[in-house]
Amino acid sequence: MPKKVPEGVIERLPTYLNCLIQLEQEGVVRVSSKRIGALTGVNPAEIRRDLVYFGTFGIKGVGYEVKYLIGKIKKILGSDEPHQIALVGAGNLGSAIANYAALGKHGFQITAIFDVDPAKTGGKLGQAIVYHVDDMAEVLRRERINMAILAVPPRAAQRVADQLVSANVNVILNYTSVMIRVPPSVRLHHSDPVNDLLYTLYYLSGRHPVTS
Amino acid sequence: MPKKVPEGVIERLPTYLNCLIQLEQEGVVRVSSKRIGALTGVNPAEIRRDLVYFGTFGIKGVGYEVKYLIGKIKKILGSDEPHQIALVGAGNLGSAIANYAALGKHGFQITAIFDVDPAKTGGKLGQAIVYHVDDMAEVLRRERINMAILAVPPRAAQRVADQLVSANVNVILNYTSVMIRVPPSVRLHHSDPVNDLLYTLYYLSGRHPVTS
DNA sequence: CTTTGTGAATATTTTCACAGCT
DNA sequence: AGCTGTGAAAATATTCACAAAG
Repeated sequence: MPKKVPEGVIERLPTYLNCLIQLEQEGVVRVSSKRIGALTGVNPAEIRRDLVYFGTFGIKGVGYEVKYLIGKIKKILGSDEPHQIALVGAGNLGSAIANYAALGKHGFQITAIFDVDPAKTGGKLGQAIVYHVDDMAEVLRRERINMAILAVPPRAAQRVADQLVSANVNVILNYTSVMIRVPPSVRLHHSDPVNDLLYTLYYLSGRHPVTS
Repeated sequence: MPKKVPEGVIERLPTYLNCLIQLEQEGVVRVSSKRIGALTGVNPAEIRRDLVYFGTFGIKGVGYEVKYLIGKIKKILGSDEPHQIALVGAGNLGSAIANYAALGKHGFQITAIFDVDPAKTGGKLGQAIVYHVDDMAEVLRRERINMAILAVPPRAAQRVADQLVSANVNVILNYTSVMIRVPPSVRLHHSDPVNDLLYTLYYLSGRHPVTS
């Protein structure tokens, strides 16, 4: 049996993948953990240890074949095969996501888009048809989609999430500003620029523990 | 001598803050670590330990005053006072960010927006004037802005980042799909839906161990 | 020489479990 | 009763340091 893989490892794999893809585009054929470390800010020993959870992909004294390692990491993550995603919300944020080329490069295809505004439905946005939200359950089932990106106004977030869950969606990326509740069986990721800003803010000025 | 605050703690504080603000809006006055834990998925003991790095904010046997704790966390993070931010890129993503109300609620104000497209410059987007990128250095200096959100096409990302750095911006939120390089003195946060998707993907299919 | 893969050591983080306060 | 704050334990994560391989 393989040892248990720490969650931190899985969090870092997409970073390595990104880095490797960029190196590949620059024509780099082989790379050392030292170089990946310099580019990603991760300790080289940690990179090697992370990779070894899944197999021995390197050559001692030489390094890693970039293309080969990309393939391996994609396989580990599951992005070696295509995945269909629904996008809910065709506003500015939704439009940005629908036209986001990097998704396609990793095998993610936005197959259906949903919005409440009748003016937006019927047409296409990026590659996908924009449906009315009322048809969501039916379309999701028909297209066998189980991943969704939520880009609706805050007030609608929880309601839409509930609808997604009851349509058997089990991965939700929440791009709204509000926290939503889903059953434990559903993987939920909340992404918010505010959180990122607040986090970095702390490290800006040497503010230290408060007393009063 | 203040104990060193783990980075994970700082990462979780915005989550608590979000949760508390939502509770406040629902009219909740007092809350226990248990309840925050249920809402955020964080172990209650960990929440208490996190908070105690900065002071004792709770009442034994009772819990935490929601408003009071919100104030304390804001102070810890530095979001008790306003911060000015520049936004580079006035496309769909930029527009979504410019109109993102949650930023304002946390004291972040987008003060200047930049774009290359002359058709977009001159007017306003949200509250802020849209300038041409050529005027970036001058405007940033004049407005004393040192934080920026990058929402430009991938090809322009590194170039714009370099310009931001030389204009003394020391916090950059990278919302492009490419990794950019900045000097170590600059805090850089890369946010990418693809990474979030890849990460969750791993835990989806039965071929991988599941963390509960 | 260079660089991987890894046992061992170190450091950090999370969780338990309970004293003490309300 | 219910809950915080915390010492101690347990669990994880990171780094060192070096044998083995090209």
